[in-house]
Amino acid sequence: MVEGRRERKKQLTRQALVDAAVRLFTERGFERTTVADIAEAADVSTRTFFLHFATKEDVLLADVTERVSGGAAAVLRDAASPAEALAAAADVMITDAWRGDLRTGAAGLRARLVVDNPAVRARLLQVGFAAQEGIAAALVAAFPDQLDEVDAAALVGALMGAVASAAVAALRRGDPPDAVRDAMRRAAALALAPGR
Amino acid sequence: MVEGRRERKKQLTRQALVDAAVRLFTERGFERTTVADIAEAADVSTRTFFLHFATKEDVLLADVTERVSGGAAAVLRDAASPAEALAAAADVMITDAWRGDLRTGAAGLRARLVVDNPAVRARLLQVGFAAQEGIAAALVAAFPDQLDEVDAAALVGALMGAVASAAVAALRRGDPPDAVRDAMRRAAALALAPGR
DNA sequence: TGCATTACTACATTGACTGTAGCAATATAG
DNA sequence: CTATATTGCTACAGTCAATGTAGTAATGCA
Repeated sequence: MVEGRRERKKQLTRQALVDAAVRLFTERGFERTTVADIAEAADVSTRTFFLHFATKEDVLLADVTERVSGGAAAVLRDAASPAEALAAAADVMITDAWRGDLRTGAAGLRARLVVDNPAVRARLLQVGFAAQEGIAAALVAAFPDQLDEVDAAALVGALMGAVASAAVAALRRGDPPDAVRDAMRRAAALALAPGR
Repeated sequence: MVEGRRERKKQLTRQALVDAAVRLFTERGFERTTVADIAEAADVSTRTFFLHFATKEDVLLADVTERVSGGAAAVLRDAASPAEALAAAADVMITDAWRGDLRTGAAGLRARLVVDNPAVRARLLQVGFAAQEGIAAALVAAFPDQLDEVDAAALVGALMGAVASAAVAALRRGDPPDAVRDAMRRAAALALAPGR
């Protein structure tokens, strides 16, 4: 919190928007809540919403992006091999996936919406893919003599694809959070060193 | 072509929309072309566009979906093991990915847009994920005693994620079609039985 | 010939998102 | 402390994708 008053107020507005969105999405559902509703509930103009979030979906997903790509990139820096780097990155991502927003209840809401709202799922896939590209680039930078861009993309894509699909499948089945996390870990292991 | 006149005219309208879309997207770009423009060029009402395609992006992607999921599901029926089934499915998908629409030039346009238009890429990810879920379900149905839903999802997700990521990476690098297809095949092999 | 279906149309509406110009609080330099 | 630059926010107007509805006319079918 070394920032000035201006930045502090900005974060306050942002948080008010997230809180309002989580509350309204929970009460009425995602589709039946308009961005204007959220802005109104947060007592800011509709335009302000889009100064903080690029899309309606991002109010739920923005922090995920930051943590996932940030954490994964950090891990890549001190790994001995591509395989080790990816395993570590997977671990960080899976562990982080649930942290944060437990306070606001955003994590559960997000999980629910990703499973049964196409727009939210689509946006998550989109930001997930972007994160993949970043991780793949970092991987190439870290091991330039062992991987080219396409191989790195394939490796990261396999890992993320397996984890994401397993997570959605487990959630769709109604697994509790712990079981979902286990499923994600198993999927990561399977993608990195398949048993069959 | 056993269909009646009504169905034939319908397909004519659909094709006119696709042709107009491909032409306009090529001339002006995706964003600078409105659905109204496409409908106007195809000489139908704007509403008619959405009776044929759910979204603006789908005018480019609709047939991909049909062929990919249809072809893959067919392969799953007569395979001896999950691994074999997935390998065959990957082969069908990769081979099919380029067929069709060579006439209209839609394939090249699509590849270009998937790489550098976020909306098109997002929509392709979305329909790809839906196709994955269908394939995973078929896999579980075919080998119910060897896989549960989550394992199947992880396997299919790893395969599709690797192939998709490698394809985009190769396209982004500027690889010619043949090289892209090779990259996809290599990614599939790597996802199914990684060398490292 | 009558009836049902359906592809298409015109029209109205919603809602996400963008561009622009201005205001007022905050930061910064002299 | 004052002048100036920055910037978070607002109001307002506009674009455009997407949906709902009711009607028409061609087609399919009895």
